Amino acid sequence: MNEIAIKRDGQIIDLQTAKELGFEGEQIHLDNSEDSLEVLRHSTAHLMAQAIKSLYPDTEFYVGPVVKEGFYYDFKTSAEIGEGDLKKIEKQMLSFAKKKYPIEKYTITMDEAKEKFKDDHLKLEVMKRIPDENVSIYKQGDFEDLCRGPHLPNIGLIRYFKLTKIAGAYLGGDSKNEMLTRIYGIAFADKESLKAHMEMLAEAAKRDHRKLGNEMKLFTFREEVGAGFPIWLPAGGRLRARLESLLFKAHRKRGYEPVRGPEMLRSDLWMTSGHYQNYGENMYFTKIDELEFGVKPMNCVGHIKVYEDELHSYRDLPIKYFEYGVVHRHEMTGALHGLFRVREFTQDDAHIFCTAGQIEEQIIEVVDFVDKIMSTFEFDYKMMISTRPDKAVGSDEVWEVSTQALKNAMDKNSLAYEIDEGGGAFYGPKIDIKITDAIGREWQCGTIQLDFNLPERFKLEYNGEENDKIQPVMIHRAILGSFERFIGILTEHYAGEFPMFIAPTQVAIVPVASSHKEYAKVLSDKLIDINADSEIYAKNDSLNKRIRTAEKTRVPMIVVIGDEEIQNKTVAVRDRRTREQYNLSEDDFLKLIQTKINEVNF
RNA sequence: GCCGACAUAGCUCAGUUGGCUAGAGCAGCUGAUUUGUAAUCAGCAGGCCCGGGGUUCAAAUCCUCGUGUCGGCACCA
Repeated sequence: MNEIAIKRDGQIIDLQTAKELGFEGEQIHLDNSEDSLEVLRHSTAHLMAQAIKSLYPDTEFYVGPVVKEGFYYDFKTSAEIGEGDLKKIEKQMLSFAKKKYPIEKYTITMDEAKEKFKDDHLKLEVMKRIPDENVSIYKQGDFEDLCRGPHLPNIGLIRYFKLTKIAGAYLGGDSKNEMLTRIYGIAFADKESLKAHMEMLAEAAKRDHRKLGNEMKLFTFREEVGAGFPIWLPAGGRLRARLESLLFKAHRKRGYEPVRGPEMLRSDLWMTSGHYQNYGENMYFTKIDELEFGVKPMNCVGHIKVYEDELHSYRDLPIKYFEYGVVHRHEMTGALHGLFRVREFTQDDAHIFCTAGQIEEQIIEVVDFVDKIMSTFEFDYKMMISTRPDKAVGSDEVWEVSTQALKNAMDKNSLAYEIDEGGGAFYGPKIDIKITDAIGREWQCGTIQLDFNLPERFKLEYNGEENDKIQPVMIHRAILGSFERFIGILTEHYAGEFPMFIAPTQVAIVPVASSHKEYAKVLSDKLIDINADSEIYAKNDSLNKRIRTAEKTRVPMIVVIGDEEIQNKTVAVRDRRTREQYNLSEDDFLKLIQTKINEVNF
């Protein structure tokens, strides 16, 4: 095994640096451990830079870090580089790697470095951000790069890598700056791991909800309709309706009342709420007889108007309103992505109006609700508390108090969370729920937001025990986040093979011959009675063909019926995954379906 | 919004350096076949080649402006 670096006090130190400083420590070998890949991928980024520099000599380089999905390097060159050039760069990298240049390190002063890279305005930009007096230079062959390391001892160790994508990226991640070219890549210690990684990417592509949504006829988009406006097709409509009705029951059980606010409200209301000032650029406005209206980007103002419809006593709190609220937001064109980012979507939105003393229990109740739903779908998840953003309403004290209240609720119940500084909504801090899907990807869906600001801005109140007027606290929350995004995630999570309780169609009925169609219809009606959707495959095709067609729709259960079944009042069940078949009496079959549908309750 | 790529039948894709009537598979329709667990056979029909403008004797192909999509960046359920 090749030693490539050492670990000392939790820091990875490359051999060049260890030798220079006389350090010793635990050896890191070239394998697929986190530490080893960190070094390997960093050096692969440098090798890529070396190859790019040799192919495009006027290239200037910014930074080339290791990231979760591999590594990248940002650079700028006069040549136009496209996807087709990645192969060429890979080839050049391999030819350099074959030369087995050692990677050498030396240290120079910042002034010397500035002189050395005086023609590279991007490297100068990098140096502006380094406070140190001395900087290190890594050299391989005749390529030199300013870098803090750590690196492999020799580029010959780099063999199993792949450049995956090319894209634009703003210098320093700031959209006010110029745009650079970024190439992403991945590297592993052995061939098999690289292959496995590429297969994982292919698997993810197979699960893409845009592809499956099209194949399974769940939803579509049309150029003439407009970007970001999804069209729900019948199969998607059925899936969505199942989700909606399960969730409706779950809300009622927990004391939520269904309400509905208007799709657009007068602009002066949005000024009162602060949306006009803080969220206006994401809103759509229109005029009705000279009065300006804003199409709602959120449902809170509507629910506030519901709250204001009557006087409330402390005895009534908490009051919980929920709505499958359709919202419109002006997302930037480049942000649109299938069902994950759209311009019109439906939130499973609710607002809880409660006393300050009820905050904690209400938050815990919502967290439990979230847990119930996420575990039903077999999602792991984690929670993240987001604090005050730059653009915000309300005083620092209010923000401090509400942020602390969220933390307290979590801490007291020993719930783990991470902090996202500045990630809150403009009216309050929030707990975001990040779920991890079947192949390990993270998604942001649900959110719990604590709000002292809107109750203040709308002068909301309830009568306290002393008949005094007290301002309630508002909790905004969504569990799925939006039906659009959540269904997109579910589609990828299950690779289109939805479990019975949520599938667009529960059963495919395949009559052997046309004489069995009548019984198929009888069975289908019985299924509707137990709230199961079925589809009869009675087209003029061979039995094999119809079974194949049914299989391809990913329906969870296929039943075949012929003379035998009709005579015995049974069905021949076919499990689409295992291709196994077994017979059930009609009654048992219906009970089975009913159980599978009803076993899920949020 | 920014950088780059792309847009041909309902879907997946061919279409040569600009040149004859733009092709295939699947899906659809018609007919034959009536099938016992992953593609029966034959025939038919499907296209303003994303939209506008231009170059050219000639444009699906080249240029240009839109629209939409994809990969990222930035922004967010």
